[in-house]
Amino acid sequence: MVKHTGRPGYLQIADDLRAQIRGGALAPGSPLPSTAQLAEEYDSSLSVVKMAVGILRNEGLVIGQQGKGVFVRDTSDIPAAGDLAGEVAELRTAVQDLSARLAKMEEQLATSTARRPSRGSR
Amino acid sequence: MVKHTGRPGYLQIADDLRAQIRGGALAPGSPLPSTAQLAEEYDSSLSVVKMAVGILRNEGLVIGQQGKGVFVRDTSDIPAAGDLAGEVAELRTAVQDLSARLAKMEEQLATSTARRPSRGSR
DNA sequence: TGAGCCAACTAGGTTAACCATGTTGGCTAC
DNA sequence: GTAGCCAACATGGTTAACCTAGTTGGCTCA
Repeated sequence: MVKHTGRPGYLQIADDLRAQIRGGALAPGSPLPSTAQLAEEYDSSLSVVKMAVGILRNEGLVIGQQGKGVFVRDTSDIPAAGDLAGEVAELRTAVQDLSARLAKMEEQLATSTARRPSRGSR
Repeated sequence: MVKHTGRPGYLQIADDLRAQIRGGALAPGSPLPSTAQLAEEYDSSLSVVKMAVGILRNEGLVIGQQGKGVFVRDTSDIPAAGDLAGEVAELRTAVQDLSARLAKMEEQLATSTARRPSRGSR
């Protein structure tokens, strides 16, 4: 399936999956085929598929959930390409959320470690 | 060199190189150490270094020239949008990483402080 | 001296294998 | 029937090895 063009296989697979996502063939929330299935489908190796999925993951198009699968991110969550303002806004809310959760955890940790000191292993 | 944080090594190396570039330690146009040197420097494997460099290449921060080396892209070559996009991408991966780690810790705290029903949910 | 060859080094792509970790569903024992 | 165990399967990270292809510098030979 892959090849002819000289473009690396992992980029071709990433392109194809990206097109399927943007085209709606892979609906938001739906899972991608497993890496093993994709490897067979594209007649490639697991490593190449993992690299391709890693690209999409890095782009924020999909979200990998260990043990479950890789799922197409909700389109409403996907900032339009080039919409940097949207991405920044999204990141800002994400950071605020993280800050709140972290503060909450720190408080819990402070009270729990007072009673039950934890080990220092890293 | 790498490790301690739970953050994958290839991301740590990418972060470090990115910081060196943004900080000016690696001047525009100057070459990065070879992958073999980086692997030794970070006490990691060639594959991990190649993945890290691939990330920076994907972000447009560096340009790999086969047979010659990997060079820091001239900042003037990077359009403002591209620069911002790179930073946004960087922030997004950082936020996703933080979110995942925080969620993991929250779950651990929930099970350790409350009861531990553990295995029931599916 | 100059042309050509060649070894060494570089990035990049691919494959295979291994391990860690998480989820799921089925099986078993109580 | 339910709780617990466990195998199967999932993603994710790492390593090693092999290959292709481009660059460079030194060496040899005419």
